[in-house]
Amino acid sequence: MSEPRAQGRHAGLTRTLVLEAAVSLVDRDGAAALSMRKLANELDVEAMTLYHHVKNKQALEDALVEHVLTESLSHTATFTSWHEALRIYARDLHHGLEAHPGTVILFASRPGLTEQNSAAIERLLQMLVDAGFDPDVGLRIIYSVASMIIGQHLARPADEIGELDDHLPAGEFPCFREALRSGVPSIESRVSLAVDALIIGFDAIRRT
Amino acid sequence: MSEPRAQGRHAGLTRTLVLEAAVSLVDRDGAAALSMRKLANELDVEAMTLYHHVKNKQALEDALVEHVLTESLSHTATFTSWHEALRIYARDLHHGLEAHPGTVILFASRPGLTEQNSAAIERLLQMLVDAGFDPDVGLRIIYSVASMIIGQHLARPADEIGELDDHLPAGEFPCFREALRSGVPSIESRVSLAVDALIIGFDAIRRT
DNA sequence: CACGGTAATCTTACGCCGTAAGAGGCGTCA
DNA sequence: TGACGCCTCTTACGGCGTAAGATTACCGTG
Repeated sequence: MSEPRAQGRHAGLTRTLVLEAAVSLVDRDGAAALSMRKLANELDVEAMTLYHHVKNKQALEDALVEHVLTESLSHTATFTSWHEALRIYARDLHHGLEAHPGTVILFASRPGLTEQNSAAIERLLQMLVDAGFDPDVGLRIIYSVASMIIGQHLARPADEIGELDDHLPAGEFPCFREALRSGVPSIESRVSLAVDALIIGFDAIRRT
Repeated sequence: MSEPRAQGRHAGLTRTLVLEAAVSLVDRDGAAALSMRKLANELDVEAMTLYHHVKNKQALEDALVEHVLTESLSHTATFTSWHEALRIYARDLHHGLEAHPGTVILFASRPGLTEQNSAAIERLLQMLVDAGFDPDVGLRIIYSVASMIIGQHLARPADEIGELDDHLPAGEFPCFREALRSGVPSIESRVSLAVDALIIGFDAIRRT
C-alpha cells in the first residue's frame, strides 16, 4: 500500500515470498481470485516484477500444488503394513487439502507429480509389491486413493444441497431427504468411509 | 464466417444450438478455450447475442454439465441389486466423461446436482437403504463413487508420467518404473479396479 | 393493411486479465 | 572508476466477461 517505487529500487522479493503470498491469497479468496496483478499488489510490487521469480502464471500454479504436497507429504515414516501406508498417504493428502482448500481446483488441472509425491508413491509401491500386488495394480491402487481424495474435496455437498433442499416439491426424493436429516455429510466422514472401503476391497483383490 | 449481420437480423439461434456448439467447442479445444466470443464466432454471431439464450458464462458451464449428465444418466432401468445399480451408475458417469473429456474440469468446479443426477441418486439410495445401509451411509457411498470417477478422469497419467520417465536419474524410483513397464495405466483399468474395490468394501461394511 | 409491442440481434464501452518488450536504477566486482 | 547483471517499473497489446442501449424483424391485434 506504499507509494510506487522508482524503477530499480529493490523490493526484496523472493520466489519463496511470492509463493507464500500466493498461498495466502488463494486460501483467503480462492484460486479463481489469483491473478498476477492482485498477487503483485499484495506484495507492494508491479505485476511484471513477479515474472522474475516465477516463469508465468501456470508455473506459479504448479508451484502452489508442489508447495501443498511438500507440506503435507513431508515425513518419511516407515510403515508396518501396506494398509497403514495407504491410510497415512490418504490422511496426509486429505489434511493438506483441508489446510489449503482453495488449491484443490489446481490439483484438478495440474499434473502434481512433484518430487515429494513421486517419492511417496515409490515408498507406497514398494510396500504394495512386497505384499503381493502386481506393480501395475499397485500403481492403480495409488491413483484410486489419490483420485478419490481429490474428488471428495472438489465436491461441496453443502453448496450443492442447500438449494436442493429448498426448491424441491417436498414430496420428491424421499430417500435423498431422509439421508440429509442429520445434515450434509462432512468431508471427513466421506473420506473416511471411502478409504475404509477401498482398503478392504484391495485386500480382497490381493488374495485372489 | 459470413459478413456481419445488420442489427435485428435474426440468426435463428436457440438455447439448444448454443449448448450444442459449446459442447463441440469444449470437446474439440478443451474447457479453457471456451469463451463467449469464440463460441459466438462459431455460431456466426456477436458475443452479446449469446446472453439472450444463456444467463452468463457460469450458467453456460452449468448447462454443459447438465447436458453431459442428462446424456449419460438418461435410462431408467430397474436393478436387481445395489451392486449392479452402483456399478451402472459408475459406468454411465464414466462413459459420459469419456465422451466429453473436455467437460471434466467443469464437473470439478460446478455443483452438478441436476434433475437427472438427483433422480439417479434417489434410485440408488433407495436400493442401498433396502439392502440395509443407513441413508446417510448410502449418500456417502454415492459421493465416494462419483468423486472417484471424476478424480480418475482428472488425472492424466500419460501427461504426468511422460516427463517423469525422461528426466529421472534412471536409478531412482525402481518400483515406479517397473509399474510402468507395461505402459501407463488406462483410465478404464483404473476405474474398473477402484469400482470393484469400493463395492467389495461397501459390502463388507454393510455386514458389520 | 396499419401499428405497436416484444424478442433477437448488434454496437460500444469498461475494467479486468496474462504477458512481451524495453527502460532504468542499484549492487558488485574488476 | 567503469561495466555488468539483477531486480524493478512502464507501457502496450490483444483477449476476456458483460452492462447499457440502439436497431430491426416478427407477430398479434385493430
